[in-house]
Amino acid sequence: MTGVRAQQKEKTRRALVDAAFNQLNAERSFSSLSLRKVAREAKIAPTSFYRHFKDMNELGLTMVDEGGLTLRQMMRKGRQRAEAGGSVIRISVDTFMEVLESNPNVFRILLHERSGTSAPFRAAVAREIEHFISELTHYTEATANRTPELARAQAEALVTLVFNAGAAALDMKRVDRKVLADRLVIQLRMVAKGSEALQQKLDRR
Amino acid sequence: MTGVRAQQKEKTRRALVDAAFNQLNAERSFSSLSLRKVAREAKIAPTSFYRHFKDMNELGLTMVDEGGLTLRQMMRKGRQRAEAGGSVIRISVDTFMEVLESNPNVFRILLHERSGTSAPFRAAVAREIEHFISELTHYTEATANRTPELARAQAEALVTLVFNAGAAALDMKRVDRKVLADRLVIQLRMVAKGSEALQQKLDRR
DNA sequence: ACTTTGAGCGTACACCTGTACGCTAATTTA
DNA sequence: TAAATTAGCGTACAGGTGTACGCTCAAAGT
Repeated sequence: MTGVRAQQKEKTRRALVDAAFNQLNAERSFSSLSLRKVAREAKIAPTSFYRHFKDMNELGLTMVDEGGLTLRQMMRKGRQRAEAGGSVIRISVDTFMEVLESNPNVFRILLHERSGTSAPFRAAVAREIEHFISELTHYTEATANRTPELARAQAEALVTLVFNAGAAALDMKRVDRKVLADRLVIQLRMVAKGSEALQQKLDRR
Repeated sequence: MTGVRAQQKEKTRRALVDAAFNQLNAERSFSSLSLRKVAREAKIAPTSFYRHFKDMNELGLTMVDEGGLTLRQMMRKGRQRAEAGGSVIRISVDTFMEVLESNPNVFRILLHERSGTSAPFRAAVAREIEHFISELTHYTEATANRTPELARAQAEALVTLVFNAGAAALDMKRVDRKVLADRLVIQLRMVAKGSEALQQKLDRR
């Protein structure tokens, strides 16, 4: 009972989402796409678009959701690798850069719409990134027993630095990306070390 | 020999730039402006626009330049205040937030186009922010004798955190902005402390 | 077998965009 | 004073946009 019809519909819907992702690059953000262009790339008539999405916004939010999925998969991958031992920071950065490289357009929409002009988009991206932050906050509270407040500030700083580096890395050559990654590792260590120092200062009194 | 004519022309040019700035807000970025909308707001015919700018891009780059000016004024203000003594980090953050609050649209274009779709825009914004970073790098090298490499990484981290917080602060109420500023101060201290720790580790061997 | 549903299409429309072209009228230059 | 320059305007056009409307025809439901 798959439904030949439902199956075909899903296929077209995917074609639309893929078409939209494929049109993203350094010079073309989501907001520069048009319903007609997306429909053209997906090889359907412009008006057929409405059979799948209410408007372009709905398509965009779907894409952000898929971005969230990628993010969560990335977290899982990082966690697994970290279990094997080694520098958590290094492993995390390497994993991030790998996933970024193989899903550039997913990150393009996340990184761009994070500070975009549509409030719903910003909210959606913020929601996805919040997973990251809260997971990291918990991890830090547990393994390095920080004040909740300090753990949160630390986690936010780490995530800010990582995503900012990600945005910069998106349109770099591999060599430059490596330099960037190394510098990012140093910056993350700064935050970790500094947070530790602040915590100790709190504990001492 | 002011030139009645040149004077009037400059006035109209300003009207165009101001019109563009005034149309920016949380929901409207520079790229969502059109030549016609700007001309309308400035009360000139669309085609007269070309008497002042080759196209919208040229207008935009002018706006970014003005943003750079604001940034440099801010630096001067911060330096002056810091001379009077007190926490450099706190003073810097407060100054930043003040200037942000009184020039929201200047920051809007800087913060948005920093990760926008136009390469020339990104380059222009990067150039302006680079002033910031290099000034900070020098300052840190001098007052806290860091490795040039470490000083640079530290300065970049600080600037990243500040501008990221700025973007978030833009559309917040005053109360929330205060919370954000306090957290930012903590994060900056983390970086400063952590950088110091890393430097000491280097010196010890 | 007969009816209902719905994905996809084609046509059509109103609206907005950038910009080419030629004119006017006031300032500047000679 | 006469000639040249030019900021600003109005008209006009081609091209892109979202979307309303009604049709088809194959699949699903009865």
